[in-house]
Amino acid sequence: MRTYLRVMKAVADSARVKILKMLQHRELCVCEIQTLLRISQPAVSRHLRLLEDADLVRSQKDGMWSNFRLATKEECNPYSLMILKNLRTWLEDEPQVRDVLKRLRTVDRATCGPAISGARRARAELNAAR
Amino acid sequence: MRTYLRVMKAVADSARVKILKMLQHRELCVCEIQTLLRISQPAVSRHLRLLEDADLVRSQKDGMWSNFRLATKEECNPYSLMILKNLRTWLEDEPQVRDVLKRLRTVDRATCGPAISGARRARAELNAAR
DNA sequence: ACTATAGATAACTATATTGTTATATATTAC
DNA sequence: GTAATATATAACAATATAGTTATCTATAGT
Repeated sequence: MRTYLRVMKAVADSARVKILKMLQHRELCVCEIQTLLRISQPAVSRHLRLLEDADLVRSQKDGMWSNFRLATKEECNPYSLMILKNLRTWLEDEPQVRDVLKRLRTVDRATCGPAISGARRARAELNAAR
Repeated sequence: MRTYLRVMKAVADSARVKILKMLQHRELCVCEIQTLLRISQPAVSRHLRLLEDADLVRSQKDGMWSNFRLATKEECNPYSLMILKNLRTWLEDEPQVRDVLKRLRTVDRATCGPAISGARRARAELNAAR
């Protein structure tokens, strides 16, 4: 029951479904997902942890980045397996999903946080000037 | 998305899964479910409303009673259809489910609320005495 | 060593969910 | 009509969830 509920709760959230739909197209790092969902980075991290705890996604560290991908058949539990299988066709016409998938093509980790980077750079320069 | 989330949220709760598992065996009225889950009658009513809103169950009034049953294929949406199909095999070995199903055989609407009935009767008699 | 960046975690706030009790509605039996 | 019963709804309390900001860790580049 615990596993079952973990999976169902994990997929009963629009942000997390969007993440799963995005991962159907390619691996993503946290900052890319953040850019696409327009929510804070800690929020993304928590969503990803819940998805990973439910055996819906897996992550791998690659230097500075954590890359997330859908779990393979072997990595799934019965519940996550069924969900991932069905989500391949479900919600394809959902506007919110389409929007995110469209923007997915324009995002990559190199261009993730230019606004934030700029602000931090400015702050750092200010600090350096004192 | 709204329909999808409604279904997933509906099945992401242990009380509601138990209700669905019970309904695999037979139709039930609210008071029978209340007896089996050992929660308050209003709580049962709300769970049932959420399940019905998600096209997982249907109800029919029969005099004083509301009988609930699983939705038919025709009454389902794509998400509830898949869930009901899978729940036929899922969680069969879950202790909590087994316990409820075992007690299901001993419950019927005639023997639902004897304790409550007694209390109400007593109160009514008191009121009458004044 | 210093700075910038990616990500995780902690602390907190806002909202949603689930349960309760009290009450209203509806049907049945007298 | 009155009483009893089944269910639904309203109002509220407790808990869970999802978001935020602040902070910590780790890696990469200089």
